[in-house]
Amino acid sequence: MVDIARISGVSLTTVGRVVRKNGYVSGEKRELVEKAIRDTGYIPNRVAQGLKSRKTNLIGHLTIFNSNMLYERISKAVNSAAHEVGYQVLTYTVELKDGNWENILDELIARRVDGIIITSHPYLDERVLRKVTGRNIPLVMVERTREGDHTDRIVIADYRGAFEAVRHIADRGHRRIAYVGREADHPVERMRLRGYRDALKEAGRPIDSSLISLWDTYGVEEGRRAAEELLNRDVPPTAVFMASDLFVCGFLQVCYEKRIIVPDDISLVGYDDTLSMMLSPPITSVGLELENLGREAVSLLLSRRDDWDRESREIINETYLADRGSVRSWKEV
Amino acid sequence: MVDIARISGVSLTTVGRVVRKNGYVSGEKRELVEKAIRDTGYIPNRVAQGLKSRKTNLIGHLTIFNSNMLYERISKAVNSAAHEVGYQVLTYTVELKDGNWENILDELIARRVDGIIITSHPYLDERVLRKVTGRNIPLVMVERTREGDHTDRIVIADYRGAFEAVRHIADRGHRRIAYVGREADHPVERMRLRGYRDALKEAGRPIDSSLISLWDTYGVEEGRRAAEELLNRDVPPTAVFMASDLFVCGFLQVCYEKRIIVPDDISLVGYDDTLSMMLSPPITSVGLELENLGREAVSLLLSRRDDWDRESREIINETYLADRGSVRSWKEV
DNA sequence: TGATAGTATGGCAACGTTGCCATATGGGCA
DNA sequence: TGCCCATATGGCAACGTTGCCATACTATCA
Repeated sequence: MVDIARISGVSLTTVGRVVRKNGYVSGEKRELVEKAIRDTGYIPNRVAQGLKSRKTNLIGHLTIFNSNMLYERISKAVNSAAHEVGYQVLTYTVELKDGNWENILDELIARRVDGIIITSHPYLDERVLRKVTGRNIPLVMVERTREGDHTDRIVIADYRGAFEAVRHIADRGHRRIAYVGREADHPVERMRLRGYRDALKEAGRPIDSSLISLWDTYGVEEGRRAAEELLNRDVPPTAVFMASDLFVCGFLQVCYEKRIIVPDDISLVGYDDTLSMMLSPPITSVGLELENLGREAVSLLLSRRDDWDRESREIINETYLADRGSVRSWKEV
Repeated sequence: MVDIARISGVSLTTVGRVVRKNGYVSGEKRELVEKAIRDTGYIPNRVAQGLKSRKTNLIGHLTIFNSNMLYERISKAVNSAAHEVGYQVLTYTVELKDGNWENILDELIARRVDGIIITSHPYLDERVLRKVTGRNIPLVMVERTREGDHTDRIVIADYRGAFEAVRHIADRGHRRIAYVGREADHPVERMRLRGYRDALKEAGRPIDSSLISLWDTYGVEEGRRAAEELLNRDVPPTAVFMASDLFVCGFLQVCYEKRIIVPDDISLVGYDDTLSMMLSPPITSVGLELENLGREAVSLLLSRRDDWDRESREIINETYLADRGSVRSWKEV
C-alpha cells in the first residue's frame, strides 16, 4: 500500500479510501491509484484490515457430521449466503462423540470471527454459550437450539413437516401408517413424532404404538432393522413415514430383498430430502428450505451485530413436501 | 495481553512466550502467567498474530460443487487433516459455470492463507496459477490438475480403479460389459475409459463401442437415459460399469421400473463410493482413500512452505473396490 | 580462570492497515 | 460579506501481537 501511494503520488490515506471505497476521493486521484493497483497486482491485506478495523468478515460455523449429508448441505447454504454479503465462513465439523467443541469455539473467538453459527449441536451449556455472547459475538443456533441472551435461533418446522407428510399418506386412504424415527430425547424428534400423531388423529386414524419404531440414531442399518421388524408383522403397515432419508435407504434395501414393491405393496415417505430423489424408486420426502435457512442465519447474525441489544428472535424454517409418487392410493379391503 | 502482563507482573514478551509456547520461560513465571490467563479468560488474537508473524494458519480450499457429494467429502477430509496439524480451512464451493473463481483466489490471497488447495477445478490457466505461486503461496491441486512451478498434485488412480472394477466383472464371466461415463475431455475421464478398455482387452473380451455410453455430465438423469439406451438393445449388456454413482442411481431407477433385478438380471458397478452403499441393492463401487487424500494434500502444502524450491511432486491417490455383491457370476449360454 | 553455551527476561520496533483529526477549497445562502 | 456545508486530502497513532536485540545469570569445560 505504501508502494501504491508512492507510485501514484498520493497519501496512504487516500489509497486506503480507494481500496475500501469509502470517503471522498476525486475521480482523478482514484484513477491514478487504481492504475497503480492494477500495475502492481496489489491485493489488500485483510489480516491487517481485520486487526485495525476489528472486523474480520469471517463467520464461524460449527456443525455436526452426519452421513446423510444434511449438514453438509446446510453448510453450503450458509456459505453461499455469507459469500453473497461479502463474508467468508470457517467451518468446523465435529463428530458427535468428541467433546472438544469448546476448544473450537475458543479457536473461532481467537480468530475474532464476526459471528458464530452453530448447527444442530446438542451439547450446549449456558457457560460456554456465554463465553461467546459475553464477548459480543453474535450467535445463531440452527435446528437444535437453546435459548440465551443475545442468541437467535432458527428452528425447523418439524411439526408441520411431519404432519403434512402423514396427512399426505392418510389422504390416500392408508390406515396402518408406521413411524420410524429417533428416540424422542430432543424437541426436534418430539415435534416430528407429534406431527405424526396429530395427523393420524386429525384423519381419524387409530394410533397404534406398535407401529412406532424408534432408534438411537439415524442410519441405514437402523432403517433395515425397522423394515425387518415392521414387514414381518402379522399385519404389516401399508405405509411408513420415516424421520430420515437414511432410514428409507435401509428400508428400501430390505424391500428389495423381499421383492416388496414401492409403492404397490407399501408406501414410503422420507425426511430431509437429501437422498430420496436418488433412490429407486424416488421417494416422497419432506425437505428443508435450505437457501432460506442459510440466508436467515447470516442475516440474523449481521442484524445482531448492528443492534446488539435487540431481543432474541426465533425464525421458523418452513418445510416442503417433495411428492415423488411413492405413496399409492389405498383402499382397505 | 497487556493486562495479563500487568496482572502477573512480567513483561509482554514473556507473556507472549507462554502463549505461543516457545522460548525460555521459568516454571514459576509460566505458572503466574497461566493463572492470569485462566482468571481473565484471555484468548489470544490470531489476527494480530497473523499480521506480525506472517502466518495465518489458514488453508484456502477451492472446490466445485457436485450433487454426488464427493467434493463435500473431500472437503471434510481436508478439514480433518488440517485440524490435526492446527490449521483451519476456508472453503469456497464454486458452481462450475460461474467463472468468478479468480476473484475467490484473490480473496484467499487477501486473507494471506498459508496455502491453497484446489480440488477438481478445470478452469486453470497459467497466468492465474502464477498469481498464487508468484506470491510464494503453496498450491496443491487435487484430482483435476495442471502442472506448474511450485505446484504439487494429487491424482486419483483412475486408470487402476476402472481397470480393477472391470476386471472384477470380467472375472465373473461377463462378456458384454457396458461403460457409462462422461465425455473424455479430460485425463480423469480418459483414464477411466482406458482402464475399462484395457481390462476388457486383458480378459480377452471384445470391445464393442456401441456399449460405451458417454454423457456431458455426471448425473442421475444421465444414468436413466443410459439405462434406457442400453436396456432396450436387442442384446443388452449383462454388466455395466459406471464412472459415477450418480449414473448408478438413475440406472437403478429404470431397472426398478422395468422390474430388472440386480444382480440377477444385470450386474452393476459404480464409482466414487459415495452413494452406492445406500442404494437398493447396495452396489459394488470404486472408492477413494479420502483420508489419505486430505492428509497428503495438507502435508504437501506444509512441506512446500518449508522448502519452497523443492521440485514438484505428484502423489497418486489409490482406490479400492468395495464389493457389495452387485456383480453375479455369469455363464454365457 | 576465562571462554562458551544454555537459560531467563525485557525493551522496542514493526507487521499493513484504518480511524480520527486537521486542514483546505469552493459554492450556496442568509 | 460571512458562515456553513460538502468535498477533498494528508498526518499520525493505534490495532495486538511477534521478531530481534540486548542483557544477565549460571553451569560446564578446556
